[in-house]
Formats: sequence, C-alpha cells, structure tokens
Amino acid sequence: MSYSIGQVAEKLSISPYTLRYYDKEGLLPFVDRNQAGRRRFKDNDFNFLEVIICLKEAGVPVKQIGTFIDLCMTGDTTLQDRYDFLSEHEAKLEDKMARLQHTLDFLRWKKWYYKTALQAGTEQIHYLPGTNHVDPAVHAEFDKLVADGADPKALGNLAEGRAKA
Amino acid sequence: MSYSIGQVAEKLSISPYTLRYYDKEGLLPFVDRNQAGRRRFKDNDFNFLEVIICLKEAGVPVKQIGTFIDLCMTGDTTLQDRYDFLSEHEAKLEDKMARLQHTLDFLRWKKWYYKTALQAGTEQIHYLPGTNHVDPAVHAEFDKLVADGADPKALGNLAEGRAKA
DNA sequence: ATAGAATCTAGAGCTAACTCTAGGTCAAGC
DNA sequence: GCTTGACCTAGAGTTAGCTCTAGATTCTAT
Repeated sequence: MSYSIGQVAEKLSISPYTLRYYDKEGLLPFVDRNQAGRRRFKDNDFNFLEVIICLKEAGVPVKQIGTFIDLCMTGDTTLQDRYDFLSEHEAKLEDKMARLQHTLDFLRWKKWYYKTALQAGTEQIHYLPGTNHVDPAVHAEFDKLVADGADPKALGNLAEGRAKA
Repeated sequence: MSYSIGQVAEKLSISPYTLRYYDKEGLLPFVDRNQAGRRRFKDNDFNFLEVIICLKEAGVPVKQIGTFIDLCMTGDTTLQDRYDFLSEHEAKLEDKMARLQHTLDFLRWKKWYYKTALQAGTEQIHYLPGTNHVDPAVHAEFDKLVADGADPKALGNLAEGRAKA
C-alpha cells in the first residue's frame, strides 16, 4: 500500500505545503518517489510521521527533528543518541507542563477574582479602601479557599444553570 | 515606589526591548512617564505585568492580550467580557495540556522502545521478522505493561545507578 | 563639568515555520 | 486527443514576536 502526498496530508490534517517543507528540511528522507518523481508514502512511513508530529507538538524545532531523523536512518550505532534525545525532550516537556499548570492556576484565580467582582457589580471590592490598587489579601483569600479543599477549577465558575424552580 | 524599565526587566527576566515592544503594541497603557519622558512603573503595575506574562505563557497572542488590557482600563462595564476572555483561554489551556500529556505518553513509549532496543543491542528486535517495519505488537506490549500498573515515566528509564556492591 | 550608563523613538533586521506563486509535468476521465 | 486536477521545484511572501541600530537625550557619579 502506498499513498500520495495529498492522501497523507488529508490523513494527518497537515497541508501538502507543510509536508513538502518538511521534506526540504530533511525530515522525510525515507519517502520513496515513483518514476515520475512523485512522493509515495509507505505504511511504515507513518511511524516516522507520528514521531515527527509528536516532537513538533512537544515544541522541538524542525531542525532538531531533522537531526533525530538522521540518527534513525543511520542505524543501531545511534540507539543511545536517540534515547538521550528523547530523554532530554521528555524532561523539557515535563518542565513546560509544570509551568503551564502554574499558568492555569493563575488563570483560575483571576477568574474567581472577576466572578466575585461581577457578583458585587464592581471591581472595587478587591481594592484597598480609597485606592485603585488590588488588596493582596484578596489573593490570600482565594488561596485559603483552595487550601480548605475547594476545587480551584470550580471556584471561578459562574453558576449559570442554577435557575431551577 | 517606582521602577525604571531596566529594573522591571531585571525583576521579570525580560529584556527592556521586549517591554518597549509590548508598550508599542498597547500592552502597557498604565505605565506613567516622568518629566523626561522615561517610563516609571508603579508597584501596582506588576499586577498587570503578572497577567500579561501569564497570558503569554498560556499562548495568547500579543494583540489579544492588548484587547484584554483595554478591557481592564475601561472599567466595571467590561467585567463580564474579562471573565469570558479568561474562561475561553482557561479552556484552551486545558485542551493544550491534555494534548501535551498525550505527547508525553508517546515520548515515554518511544523511550521504552529505545531502552529495550539498547538492551538487545539492535532495533531489529522490534521489527516484524524479515522486514524493517516495526511490529505493532511492540506498542501493545508497552500498553499492557502500563495497564498492569507499571509507571510509564519509569518504564523507559535506563537503570544507570544500579552498580552497587 | 564631564564621562559613561541608561533611556528614548523610529524603524530596520532577524528567525521560525509555514504558505503560496509560477511555471512545468503527469495521470485519469470524457 | 484533451482537459482537469494533483503533483513537482525553486523561490518569494507572510506572520509573530522579538531584537537590535542609530541618533538624540538624560541621569549618575566623580
């Protein structure tokens, strides 16, 4: 079974332009061509494409993905290098996810901040009296709610479906 | 207390160039200037900067951060808009983190793939006999280990510190 | 008073990752 | 046989987000 660039693009939800760009950058050395010079992807090629897409999603620059693919084409002598490459990017991804978790926490506290302001009708309830500066105690209050077991994701939600009878 | 652009840059680990760029893009309308036209950041400005940095980390484009800051400057009439904005980006961030978790899972399975290949000395142990195509059963084997309670993060780790006595 | 450092603006330059255009080749259906 | 659409390459264009340069202040420390 073999596939045209259009079929692969369709299947992976990537544009053919992008696939050709990847090829130009050396990411697709494993792809065959037919007599007319057109790319023919094999079933096994999807294993490589899966790795490429994974590394892209992990935030690895195209050039570095290229060096990884080079290692793959070289053979068993590069197994350790490939392992190390993946380990490195696993660690980076873990870091990134930890940072994003902090970002999410912050977003949720701010949502709660606006939820409570909305309920009061004004942001001023969060200001130090007589100023337009946020009272640090407001954040502390939120932290306390979380420490006391509240779900940070739910705390900021406006109860819209509360109208019942 | 007020701070120069250099001091703020230092404190936030951002370059002054970037801060000026943000200002140019309308992200810092709240920053005062002294008689000489130099920016003077107030303590309260760090609340805004914290939000800007959070949104950036969440992947929100600079232009959209600008519209959020505009809402902030407008006053209580925009509280609902600000809430909705944060809700939207909370949802997007949750999606992204779910995708990154899948990416991380994939990276870990590939690490295990290379760990076992390294231990065998060749990648061929994962190929269908007589081919250089990966045997789909290999991935299934990994999935089974995980289903049986193994830690996916630990499974791919080479036990380097095993030399003891 | 003055040298050196920090700041200002406007605008040019840079990089990554596409995205598209132009001009040509090739395969399938009428 | 001919048209239509997918494909090819080379290379130009685009966008976001910085990053830097030039030339002119302004502040700080001796």
